[in-house]
Amino acid sequence: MNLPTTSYVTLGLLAKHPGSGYDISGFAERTVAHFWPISKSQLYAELARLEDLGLVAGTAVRQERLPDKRVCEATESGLASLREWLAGPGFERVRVKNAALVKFFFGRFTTPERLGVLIEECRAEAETRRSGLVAIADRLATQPTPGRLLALATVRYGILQAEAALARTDEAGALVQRALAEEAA
Amino acid sequence: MNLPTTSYVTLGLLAKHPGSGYDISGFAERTVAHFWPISKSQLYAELARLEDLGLVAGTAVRQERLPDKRVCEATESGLASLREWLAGPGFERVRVKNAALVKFFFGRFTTPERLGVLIEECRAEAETRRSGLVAIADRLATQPTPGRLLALATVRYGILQAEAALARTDEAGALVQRALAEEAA
DNA sequence: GATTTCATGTAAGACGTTACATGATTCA
DNA sequence: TGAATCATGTAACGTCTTACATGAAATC
Repeated sequence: MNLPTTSYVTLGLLAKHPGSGYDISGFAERTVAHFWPISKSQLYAELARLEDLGLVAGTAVRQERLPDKRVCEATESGLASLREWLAGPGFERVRVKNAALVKFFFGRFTTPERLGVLIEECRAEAETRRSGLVAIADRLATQPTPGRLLALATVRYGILQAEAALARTDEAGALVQRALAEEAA
Repeated sequence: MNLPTTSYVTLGLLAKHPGSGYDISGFAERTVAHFWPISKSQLYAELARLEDLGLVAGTAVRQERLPDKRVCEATESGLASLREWLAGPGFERVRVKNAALVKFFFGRFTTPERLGVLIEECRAEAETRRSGLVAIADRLATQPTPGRLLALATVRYGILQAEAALARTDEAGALVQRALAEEAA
């Protein structure tokens, strides 16, 4: 059985916390979204597929004031698949889409002023990202839940990436100046 | 006119080098693939769409020994769209899919040994990525083509990211040890 | 009292990937 | 001389996003 990574992420989330699609979606947003974003709709699609495959068991739950919901949990078979995938060799290579770098790359088709603004925007974005992750790290540090240190590891990774991006914007600022001087000459 | 970023990448590539889908695809692979990968088929689809919109002009070219091809270039209108997009405010936020971090995050469902191997694999991958980018940077440094310094800026960005990832694997190794000790206790 | 948010989800379509096709050329 | 690569692309399918729907609760 060969499933996309998103399926295993879904199984993993369920292994930590059974719940409705809405629950899991929120949980995903607060945890794995930084390195594996999953939209709400996609999550519902995954849950349906995994249930068809017998890797997830869902039960309809009636509610009074709130819409009825379907609560899901990973089956034994689902947990086995997850473990197998985790133990499997290698991993899909990182996929990145970074529009800011695209704008840089094609920078000579715009003005120096715009590139300057872009650099400022990048810096601000990286700073926001960094401080958000630091806040999460602080929260994690005080909550002794199982697997907390591994979660912390992924957050630390994000922080280092943000800091690299931050350092990079400064370097880029200088480089843009040099580029402009060179093109002018 | 509101196009996906991939369309503007295609326009930008054409603005630098007119050519067949095959040409552009190769060019993309050697340049923007690190921060905005585009598959060959997607490129053909983009070219078709942009031509429908009048942003790209394609002309069929007969060839003797090689398959006939369609050579494309950006129209005036296409260049204007590109410039407008470049000058536009803000930028799409970075999208990342990192399966290795997923495996870390759900690490407590596998064995310490596997996590150790995973860290080693990550380290190797980051090192490969880094040295590949350094090679590109060296090549760029010797070729004084227009826009070279901006291209170099994007490569430097990738190098810093790879180095952050590299530094991170070591930190992660130690953290995994701590996690194991804690779980055992 | 009107607007936003919560708590559930669905539907449609855009985006992106993998596999296939083909004849010439180069490599082993 | 058989296999890989080049140089073109196409077809089919899977992933993912954006927009929509709905009634209750909270907020302003």
